Amino acid sequence: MAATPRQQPRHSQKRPARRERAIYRATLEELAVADYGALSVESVALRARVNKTTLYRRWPTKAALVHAALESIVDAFELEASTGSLHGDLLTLARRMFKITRSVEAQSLLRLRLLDEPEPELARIAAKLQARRQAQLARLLEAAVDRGEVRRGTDLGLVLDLLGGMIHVRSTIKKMRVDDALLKRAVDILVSGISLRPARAR
Amino acid sequence: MAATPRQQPRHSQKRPARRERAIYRATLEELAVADYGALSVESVALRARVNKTTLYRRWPTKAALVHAALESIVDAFELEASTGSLHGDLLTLARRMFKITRSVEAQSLLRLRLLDEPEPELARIAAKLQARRQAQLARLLEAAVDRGEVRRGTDLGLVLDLLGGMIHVRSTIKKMRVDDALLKRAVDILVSGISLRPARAR
DNA sequence: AACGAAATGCAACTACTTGTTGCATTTCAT
DNA sequence: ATGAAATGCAACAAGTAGTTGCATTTCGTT
Repeated sequence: MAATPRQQPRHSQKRPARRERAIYRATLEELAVADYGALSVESVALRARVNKTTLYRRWPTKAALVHAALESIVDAFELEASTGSLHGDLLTLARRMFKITRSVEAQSLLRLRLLDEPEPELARIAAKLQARRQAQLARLLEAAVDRGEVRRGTDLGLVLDLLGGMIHVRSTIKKMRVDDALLKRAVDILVSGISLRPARAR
Repeated sequence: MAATPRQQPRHSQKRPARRERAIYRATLEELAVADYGALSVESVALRARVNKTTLYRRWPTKAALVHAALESIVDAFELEASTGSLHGDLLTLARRMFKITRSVEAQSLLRLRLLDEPEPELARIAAKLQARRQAQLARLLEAAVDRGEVRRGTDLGLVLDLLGGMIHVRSTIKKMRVDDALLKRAVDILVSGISLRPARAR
C-alpha cells in the first residue's frame, strides 16, 4: 500500500530516476488497454523491460504499484488565451477536453474510477486527480462568464459535464470518430442554450 | 465461445430454465461490481449458489459464459406516451436514460464495452445491444421532432449523447447524485439550444 | 410410483499463474 | 577504484483456475 518505493533512492531525489518513470508509464499504458483486474505485475515488468523481482521489491503489491503510478501523474497544462467570445472559449475548452480524453492518463484514470470495488483507495485518488483537472478546464470558461455573456444562474458544472460527457461517450465508449465539426455543433447547441442573447440559428 | 449451453436442454426449450436465468443474472451482477478481468467463474458459481463444475460443463470458458449472459439480456421496454412538448418529451427521455444507466445490465454492458482488449467479440455484442437501446430511446424524441419544434438540421444523435453522456458521467463515473432538478436543468439548456423558437429564460 | 437419462454436487487432482528468496552481477556516488 | 544499493536470474512456494471420476439428485416418461 506504499505510495513510494520502500527505500529512499540514493540517487538525486530531485527528479525520479528515469527507470522509475518508465515503470510508471508502463503501468499506465497497461492500464489503458486492460482492466485493473486483468493487469498483472509481470505484464508491466515486460513492458518496462525490467525484471519482475524489481517491481515486487519496490512495490509490495499491484495496488501499491498502481498507486505510485497514479501519484506520478502531473496534470498541469497551459491554459489557452481567451478568444474573446463565449462560443470561441467553449470550443477551445471542447478541443482541450477531447485531447485529454484520448490520453493514456485519462484512459487509465477512467478504469480506476470504475474500479471502486477491490481498491476504493485507488478510485478515490483517481477521482481527485480528475476533479483537479476539471477545475483547471473550468477556468477556460471564466473569461466568457466574466464578460457577462452567460445567462444568470447557469449551472456551469452541468455545461461542462454535458460537453465532456458527450466527448467521453463518443470517443471512449462508442469509439466513434470525434472531429472538430462535431465539437462545433455541440458548442453551438450549448451556447444557444446558455447565452444571454436569444438563440439564433447559425 | 459457444453462446448457448453445449447440449440442448431437454426441458421445454420455450423459456430458459430458471436456473439458467439465475446464472446469467449472477454473471451480470458480478460484472456490475468487478472488472471482466477480475471476474472469476467461481465467484459467479458462488453467487448463483451452484457448483463451479456445473458452470464449466455448460460454458467452456469465462468468455462463453459472459457471452451467453449478454445474449440473455432483453432490452425491450415500453415507450411512454408523448407529453406534447419538446421539453416534456426530452425530460421523459432523460429520466428513462437515468433509470437505465443505474441498472445492472447497463453497468455490465459498460464494463464490456470498455473491455475490447482480450475479448473484442464481447465488446462488439455489448455495443450492438447498447445501440439498439439507444435507438429505442431516440424514438421518444420523434414526436417532438415531427411536431416541427426542433430547428432544422439539428443533430439529434448529438443531443442524445450530450444528455446521455452527462448522465453517465455524473451517475456512473463521478458517482454524484442525479436528481430530477438536474435533469430539468440539462433539458432546459438543450431545449433552448435546439428549439425553433428563440430561447427564453425559464 | 418407478425407471432411466441427464444434470448436478463433491472431492481430488493437474496445470498454470502469482509472488518469494538466495545469490551472482551490474550500477553508481564517492 | 571501491563498496553499498539495485537489479537480473533461476529456482522455489503458494494460490487460483480448470478437469475428471463417481455418487447423488432431478425430472420427463411410462
